[in-house]
Amino acid sequence: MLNNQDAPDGPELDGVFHALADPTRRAIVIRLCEGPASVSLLAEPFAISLPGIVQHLQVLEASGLIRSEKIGRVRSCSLVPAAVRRAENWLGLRRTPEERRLDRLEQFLKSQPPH
Amino acid sequence: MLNNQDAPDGPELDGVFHALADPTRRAIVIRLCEGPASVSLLAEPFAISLPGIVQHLQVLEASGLIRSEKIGRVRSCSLVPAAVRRAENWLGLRRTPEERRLDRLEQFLKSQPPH
DNA sequence: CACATACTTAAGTATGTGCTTAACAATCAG
DNA sequence: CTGATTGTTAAGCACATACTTAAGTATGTG
Repeated sequence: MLNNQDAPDGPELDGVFHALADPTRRAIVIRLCEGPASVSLLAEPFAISLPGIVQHLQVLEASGLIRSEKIGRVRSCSLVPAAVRRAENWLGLRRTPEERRLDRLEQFLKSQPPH
Repeated sequence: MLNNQDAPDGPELDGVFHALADPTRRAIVIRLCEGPASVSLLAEPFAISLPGIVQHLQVLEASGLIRSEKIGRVRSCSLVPAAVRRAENWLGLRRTPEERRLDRLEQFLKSQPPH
């Protein structure tokens, strides 16, 4: 059972990589690794207007990299680790034949008892 | 000695992730995992004009994901594994505290003797 | 209620992206 | 040299992106 979410390549990656192509959005992702944060807290480090940040957050949320929930008047944003892992995994599959050979060599060396 | 190429985050990633945000370019990267290829060979699977493909290749090369060399009248393109690994590595660093805990648990379980 | 807080919506602008067609090299094969 | 192959350059077009400012909507606080 391999649903679209788990497919190694697919249109979802367009959005994920596009979202990551912007330094402001990458900085937001880095910040969210430490835990959830509100919109204004996320905006604080940047010299960009609040609507500007909100637009970045929309791009991130549309890509699936983050999700958000509004409680009262504050919107709490958090990272979606699965989306990050999917993109990482796609890159992990991109190995040349030489790299695959090196990977196997490394495996072999690690399997040998030390000394 | 940590030069800009090895920096975990940095402007180079803009280009890399932007390059990967397009499905045609990702397909080209996948193809180049198998080994170098000429421009027209790379263009062959797509319903896009040759100049269109060349533009994609320029984006990929500007990002550092591929490099190319012209020999006679054919340009040979090949993947630059280090660039792929850098992007993969950036994503690898994006872990929430819970993920880090799970990683440590996994490490612990693997260190236990079987049975 | 009055006012501040925390966003949200709308509209505009400058620049970038993904493609096209048409015309131009450069190299190689007969 | 002739002509086919392989790629390059230039110009243009439709649409997307990354912002902006100005005005609006909820939701808490004294």
